[in-house]
Amino acid sequence: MLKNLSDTRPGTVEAIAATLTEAVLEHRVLPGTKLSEDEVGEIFGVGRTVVRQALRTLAHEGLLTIERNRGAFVSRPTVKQAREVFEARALLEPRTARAAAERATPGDIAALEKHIDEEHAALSGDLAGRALKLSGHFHTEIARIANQVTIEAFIRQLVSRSSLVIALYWRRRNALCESHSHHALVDALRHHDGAGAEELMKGHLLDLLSQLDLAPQPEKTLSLADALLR
Amino acid sequence: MLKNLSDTRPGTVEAIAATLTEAVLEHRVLPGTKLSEDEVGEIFGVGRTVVRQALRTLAHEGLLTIERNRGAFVSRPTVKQAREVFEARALLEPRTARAAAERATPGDIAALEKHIDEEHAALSGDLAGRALKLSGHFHTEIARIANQVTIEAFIRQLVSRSSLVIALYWRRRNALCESHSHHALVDALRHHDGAGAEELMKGHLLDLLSQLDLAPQPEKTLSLADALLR
DNA sequence: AGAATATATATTGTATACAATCTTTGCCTA
DNA sequence: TAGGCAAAGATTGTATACAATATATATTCT
Repeated sequence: MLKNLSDTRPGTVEAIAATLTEAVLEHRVLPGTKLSEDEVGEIFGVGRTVVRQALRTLAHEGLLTIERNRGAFVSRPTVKQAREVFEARALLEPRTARAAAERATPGDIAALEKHIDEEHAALSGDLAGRALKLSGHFHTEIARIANQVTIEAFIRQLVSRSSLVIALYWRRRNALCESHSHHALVDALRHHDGAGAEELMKGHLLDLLSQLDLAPQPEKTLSLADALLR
Repeated sequence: MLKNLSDTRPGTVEAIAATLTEAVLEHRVLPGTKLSEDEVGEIFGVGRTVVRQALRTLAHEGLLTIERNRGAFVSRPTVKQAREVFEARALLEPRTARAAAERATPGDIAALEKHIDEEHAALSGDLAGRALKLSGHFHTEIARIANQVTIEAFIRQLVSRSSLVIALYWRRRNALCESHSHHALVDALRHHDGAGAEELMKGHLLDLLSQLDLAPQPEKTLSLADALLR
């Protein structure tokens, strides 16, 4: 169904798309940033043809928005889109966590714990962006454990978009403290507690959502004048 | 988030992708078929550059599989992928139907009934492929009514892949008789019966699944010798 | 004859040239 | 000086030429 992704040699569309994705997920490139074809092509040492394909790939994931004759920009999800992302996650992830709990092997648990450790290390090293990316990877990893490739792809997309949402709507200045929820989830998986995992995931997603500032519509057309005179 | 899809002028990537998608959804092009770039380009009167982008779009939706240096083929979902499609739909669609029931306006109901009529007309006219496409459209329409653009995109993808699954694993020769389920669903929506709609959708999806022949793994590596000596 | 190899053909992968479109800048006019 | 207009510049859209790879055909050797 999906394309053969085994080809990750440098210079390929897939490799460039992956590198760009990582940069967006780690907030090294922020929403609204323009990705010019020439610029990206020069960086990776390839022509515009292959850059174009990579940009379209990211656009399809929702990370970029391509405007005809204007170029590709890192997406700026609206409040509605932000809500939808978490509503979709609420439908997919709790049940997937349950399935994962029923199938998790000791190797799976070890992998998850390694993820948490790396996340913690990144936070200690003040690499909030990297920590955020790893924290997202934790969620797709659960789908992988549940042996659901299709759902995993959807969750990957939603997690990616969540990263954009966090970049735009994160409330506090301090980093997300997700390690506690993630630890509890790993425990539930370890004990094959499907119902518990489902509930924990549900709560975890609500928790995340509650830390976003999605309440008042941030006036899409907030002109400079309005901002100054208010 | 998504790209500006308003540009559907003929000759654009979007228009070509849409036409190809329709052909696959209506089973006019069957799984396994190769879509050569030159061939498609000649048909639409465009160069390979734009065809290539369209093919990659379809590949991302799961409708095509692109093999490096070999070309694009209409995907042939495995039994596992087929199951996953319906498992994902089971997570997304029932709850979405509930939300749709709570929001449905008289206009929405009318639109759904129009869909059902067209589907019935297509069946009468022996256009099973067209009926199948319309029947899929019914499902995405419900997501639209639920006012969930993100989930709608996922469901659209899953419905598309379902069409491939049906092409490969459909059991009977007679057409799918979905109009009854769809009619019942519309009734639930009309009366804002969220719980009912959720249950009906759940049952409808199970019904569909039960009409597929996914039981024995079709031995991916079934050699000719094995087949003859068994 | 049959298998392995070599050649030829066809198809995809990539860069680039040219066209179309948008953006910016400078100029002119009221 | 503000507004509009026009030209210049920059960026994306598309086709095409050439390179790389895969497939099909022909050939040779045992």
